[in-house]
Amino acid sequence: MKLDDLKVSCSSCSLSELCLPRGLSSAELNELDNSIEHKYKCERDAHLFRSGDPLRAIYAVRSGSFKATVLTGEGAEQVVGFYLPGELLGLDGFAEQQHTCNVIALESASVCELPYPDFESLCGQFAGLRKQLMHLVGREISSGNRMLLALGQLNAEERLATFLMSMSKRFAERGFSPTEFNLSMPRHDLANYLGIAVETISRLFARLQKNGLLEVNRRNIRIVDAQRLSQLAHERCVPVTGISP
Amino acid sequence: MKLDDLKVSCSSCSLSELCLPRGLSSAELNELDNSIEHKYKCERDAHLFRSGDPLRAIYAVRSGSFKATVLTGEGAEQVVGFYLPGELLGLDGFAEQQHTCNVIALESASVCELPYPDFESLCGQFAGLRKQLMHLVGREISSGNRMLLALGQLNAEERLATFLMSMSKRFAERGFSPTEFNLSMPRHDLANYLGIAVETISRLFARLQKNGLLEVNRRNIRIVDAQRLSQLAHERCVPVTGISP
DNA sequence: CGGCTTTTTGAACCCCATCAATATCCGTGG
DNA sequence: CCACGGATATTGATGGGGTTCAAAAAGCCG
Repeated sequence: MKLDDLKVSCSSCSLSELCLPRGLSSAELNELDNSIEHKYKCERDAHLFRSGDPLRAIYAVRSGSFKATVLTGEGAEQVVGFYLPGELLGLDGFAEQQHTCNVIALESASVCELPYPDFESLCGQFAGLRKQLMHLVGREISSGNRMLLALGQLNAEERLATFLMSMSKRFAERGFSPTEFNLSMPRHDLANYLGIAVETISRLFARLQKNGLLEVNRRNIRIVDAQRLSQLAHERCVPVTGISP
Repeated sequence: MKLDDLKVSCSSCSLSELCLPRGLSSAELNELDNSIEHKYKCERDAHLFRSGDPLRAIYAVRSGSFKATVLTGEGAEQVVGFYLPGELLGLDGFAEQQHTCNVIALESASVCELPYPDFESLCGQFAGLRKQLMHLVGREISSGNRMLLALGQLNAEERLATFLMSMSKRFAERGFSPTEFNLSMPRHDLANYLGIAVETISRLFARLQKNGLLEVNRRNIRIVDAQRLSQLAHERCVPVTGISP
């Protein structure tokens, strides 16, 4: 669904410090604003794009959340990422000018659309935009590598802890509580993403709750003992506390 | 070791169709050549860069091969990729201007070095270079996603088959035989990359050989039955044109 | 309510890791 | 050249973490 009436403005967007506009001059920002003409809204389970679709635009999540999946030849699905407001969708399409994964809304969500030709030309003009693009591209690559590390080196419990700490951090970056949040994905997608069976996820949540690290109520998560959770996740640094100075 | 005497020239490089120079005009190629002043040589087991190092340059593999690894807090190593001639190293560093993985030579190898500031400025000047960079960046992201798919959905045998088919294709792109090649990595690194124990890798090679799919002699691999290997790897059949059911 | 999806809980099994030992390769120097 | 020693690879035996199968419980919503 196209919502032309809902004009988007990067200059006044609360996500600009996470998204493409970060660090842009006001001149650059204006040009970017001129190119982002559309805002798309997706209902739950709707595809933003599919593997094989031509790369027509890149998208920034504005509200809601998405999952990205790839399929085996037999149609088995693998979730390869979750995307929150301010994060970019479609970078995988740079390889062959067509998407290689499916992006699906986990809940009602909306995105800002930046047509690829505009994007390409803006990147030629503005060093600041290039820099921020490279920043976000590097994050995509690095986070993929961290996921490979988790799948290869961590057991099921450690993977779940790592995931929760990472979500906590991402929620905090967006101004939400790092200690209590609602996951937007069903157990099924979470399990698939972490390479664990749904039943195991349930058992792990139960165990972490019994041991006093979490309080879990369906998709609502409250981190009770961030320190121990962080240890489980094999992190070195002190976890977020949720207490503001 | 810096080898200033060995002047590199993209214009005359046999890898140019795989590497950054692909699709560049001769003017662009000249500028690129001017920036790539150094060629580094790495002996086996030498680090090209380490996680945490500042992003000083990006590198293109010229000869030999590399592995990229990330480490857990405890120092456990996860191999996240192997790199062949013509492939780019260092893209992960775009995120925070410093590398997030370790890159280590698997054998005597050499790379072309493109200092990051030069790279940045060339990207501003030349649309062709930007396009090819985006192409290679997209490949990095897509190949990471394919790896997640393999780790999440395939069993040990299928993962190994997938890996071998992928290597076969990459060797073919570089003008080598797709059916017989030498792996440059020890079983240890291969096993780690695929998330499988070394012993299992050995047993799988033995089984694939017994079943007539492969001939294996240590690191030398001969693909005897590419069709069945490809089926094991769950690869989609080549799209058939002009046939409607 | 009633039919659906989502989540939880229980029990048995299996793929693959782990431990242990042997075999083979390769570089080095006598 | 060949013997030696460490790295690399193969092979065998055993066990466990997590999957799979089965079913009930809990939420959601018309």
